[in-house]
Amino acid sequence: MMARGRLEIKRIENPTQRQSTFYKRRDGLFKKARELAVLCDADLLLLLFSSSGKLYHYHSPSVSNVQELLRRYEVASRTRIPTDQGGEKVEEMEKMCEFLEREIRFMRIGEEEEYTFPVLEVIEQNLEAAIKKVREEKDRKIQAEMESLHRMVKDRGLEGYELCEKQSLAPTLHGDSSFGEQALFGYELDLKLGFD
Amino acid sequence: MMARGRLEIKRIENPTQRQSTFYKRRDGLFKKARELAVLCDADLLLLLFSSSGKLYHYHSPSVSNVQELLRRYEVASRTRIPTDQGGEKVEEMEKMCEFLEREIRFMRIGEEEEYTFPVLEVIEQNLEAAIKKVREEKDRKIQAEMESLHRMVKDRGLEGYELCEKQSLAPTLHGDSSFGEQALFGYELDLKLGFD
DNA sequence: AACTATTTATAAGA
DNA sequence: TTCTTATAAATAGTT
Repeated sequence: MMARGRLEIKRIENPTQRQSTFYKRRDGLFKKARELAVLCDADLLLLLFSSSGKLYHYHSPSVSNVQELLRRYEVASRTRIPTDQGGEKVEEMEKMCEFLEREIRFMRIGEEEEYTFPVLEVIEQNLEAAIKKVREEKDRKIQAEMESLHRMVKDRGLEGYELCEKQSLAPTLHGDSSFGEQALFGYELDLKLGFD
Repeated sequence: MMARGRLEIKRIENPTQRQSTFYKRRDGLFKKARELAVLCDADLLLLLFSSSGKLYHYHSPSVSNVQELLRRYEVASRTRIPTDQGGEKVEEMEKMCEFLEREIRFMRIGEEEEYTFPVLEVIEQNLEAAIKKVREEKDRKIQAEMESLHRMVKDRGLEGYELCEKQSLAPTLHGDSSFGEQALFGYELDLKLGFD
């Protein structure tokens, strides 16, 4: 692709030469990218980090913001990667993720973007669903630890603890509600469980 | 950059020609991108959507996954764009966003990625903070509408409604709690407010 | 940063 | 699409 002698495509070891080549080819690449986007009405994003870590980037003018293009990428690449789940479930997930992304933008830019009341309500609902999922996962972890704890207790012949296990402890662990009468057990759980 | 006649850099209107040019230049761009990455030890990501919406992408082999590079991009681009906020607040926000991103991944892939108990707790806390923010925004909207409603009432000389306004209605609107004695007013509010 | 001898990319045609 | 080829562009080595 060059002149005055062909260049092998392998890392250039001489730093001066590497830097020089980087600038020239970077400019060439960005020019080509821009031309492709314009000529063929394509959307593109180009992120380039030099070996020293400096960022150079370009995205086609038709792309109003990078986030939008990244979302498209995520959706497109996800559909290419065979996602074990059934079609409907994936679609549902995708919708949820879109709302969560909006929510993130909301948090990041504060009140810069206006949301209408119904939209706020949907965001709230989705966040509540997300919290529910996180809490279920917490419960699952607690239950798993309870079971291993139970096995340990059983192995040592201390059957008396069995009663405690029958009550679902997990729900009282969320938020700021006090543990009440299970406080002692909760404390012991804290000590014994190896949440790594 | 061409042959057999110079080409103006503007959208090619002939679809056949545009498609042909797209293929040729796409291949050229990807080749250049690969060469730059190898020669100059650079990391890059190239996302390309054809006008028909098909995705083509490339990232340098040194990039183990795209997510990692996107995070680097977000950090780099955010630090370049002057974020009005003070340093500490931005850092706090960034941490929050990182957790929210993890949360999103959690929802997307289900239980594919394991979270430890403390991480789940932090995620939960951040989601709670997010919900709080959304609810505050809802309240703000409600208050604003209340005020304009109040002005309307005053203009028509119906001062009797003033008492209702003094109670903060907003908190009872969240979640699934019933409106209780304010149900009627809540209903009227619903009818009159133009949440667009 | 510039120059220029060459290699590469590619527009148009088959 | 795919190939061919005349020509425009990119750029390695050099100053």
